[in-house]
Amino acid sequence: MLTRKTAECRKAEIVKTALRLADELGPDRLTTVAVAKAVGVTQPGIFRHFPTKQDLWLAVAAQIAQTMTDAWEIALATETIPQKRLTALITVQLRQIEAHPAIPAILHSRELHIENAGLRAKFVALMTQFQTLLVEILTEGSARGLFRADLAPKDAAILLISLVQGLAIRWSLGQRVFSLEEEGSRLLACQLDLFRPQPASEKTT
Amino acid sequence: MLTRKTAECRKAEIVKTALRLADELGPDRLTTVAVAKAVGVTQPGIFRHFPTKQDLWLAVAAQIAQTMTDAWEIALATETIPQKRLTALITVQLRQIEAHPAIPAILHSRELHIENAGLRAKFVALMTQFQTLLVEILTEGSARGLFRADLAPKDAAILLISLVQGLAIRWSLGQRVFSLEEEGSRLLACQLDLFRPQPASEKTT
DNA sequence: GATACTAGTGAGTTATCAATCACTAACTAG
DNA sequence: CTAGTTAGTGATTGATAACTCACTAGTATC
Repeated sequence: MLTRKTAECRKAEIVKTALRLADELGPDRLTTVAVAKAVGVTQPGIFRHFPTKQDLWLAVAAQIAQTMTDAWEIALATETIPQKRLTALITVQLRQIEAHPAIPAILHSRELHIENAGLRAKFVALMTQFQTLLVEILTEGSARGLFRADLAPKDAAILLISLVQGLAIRWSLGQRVFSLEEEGSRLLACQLDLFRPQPASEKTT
Repeated sequence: MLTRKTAECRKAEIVKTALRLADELGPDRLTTVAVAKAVGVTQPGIFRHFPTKQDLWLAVAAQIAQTMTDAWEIALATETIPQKRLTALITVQLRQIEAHPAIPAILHSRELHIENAGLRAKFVALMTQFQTLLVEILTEGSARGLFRADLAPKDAAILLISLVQGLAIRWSLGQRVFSLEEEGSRLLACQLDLFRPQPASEKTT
């Protein structure tokens, strides 16, 4: 019973399945056999659409990047107040990780670190882009006096990104017993609270 | 030319080498062949000392746990002021990661997540232990009025741990171009500064 | 309804993995 | 000096990895 699909459709299906299986099997143990079986195609069928496994990984990264940047754009278009923009962006990331839990593991995979320089480059670019967005918002917030004057936007951005990544580790190590988005929102509120300007009665030298 | 060593000595050598190679090759691509070659023994020689590869991993985890808890103890014995104790503990972690960069990757490995429940348990226990230490110090500091009253020690501890883990990702993704300890200390100072009580001129409702 | 195109297959290759086993040779206690 | 113990080896095994290639069968067009 042969169900033949267009290359484009099948490609997307393979990428989606690979991303799912990367979580279930671990990025470095993801095999073409596993992907093929899950998709419902023979193993060589994968290689019709992706010349090598590395190319499949690049396609996975491209898909992640697309989904994320789209979600960022929507978040930024929706919110205008700096604090809310930050919250919206971080929430997007938490949801992305919850939907595709393989992402943090991919960041630590050998595939990315040793075998596939292109994959690493894509994720570095993505993270840099995200950090830039945060810094911009924080800078604007600082200018408006919404954050403590002594808070360097760049450092604050790193603290926020770390919050997401640190939480993701706790989440996966603890076998995902809590809601990433809920716990993340709570901690984010906590951190943003620390960013708020002090009541300012006296200026410190 | 046969260099025969005592089992104890060889075991330690294998564990040490495995931890180093786990970084170079990635935890999930660490092979017994690679370990054996690096140690200078034949591949089956590994299995004389560790019945399975999983047992080797457990020994690696035990070694990490031992090194860490020892370093924590020294740090706590050295410092008495809460802020300094926190700094000392975090610095220990940064140094550990710098010395054994495989650690963050192991936390995301399939070996830990799927194949070796014992390994996971060991790391969960280790992280819990560290978190408890931080919470204790933060609680004491709060009681002494060294930290903002509205700062929950448990949340603060998570923020600090996240700082380390988030930084570790940036460090390895960026191919380790900056000093983890330096950058970490800077950010930690930044975060601890946010923890400081506000000048307190007026109480917020 | 013949032709060109291409998604997908089946059988295979080469390489590498963890683990086993019969065996050897270095150390150690009597 | 001898006998028991044990660290380490060489050869091998069964599983599984990515990838190739000659081929088949759907699909769309003229």
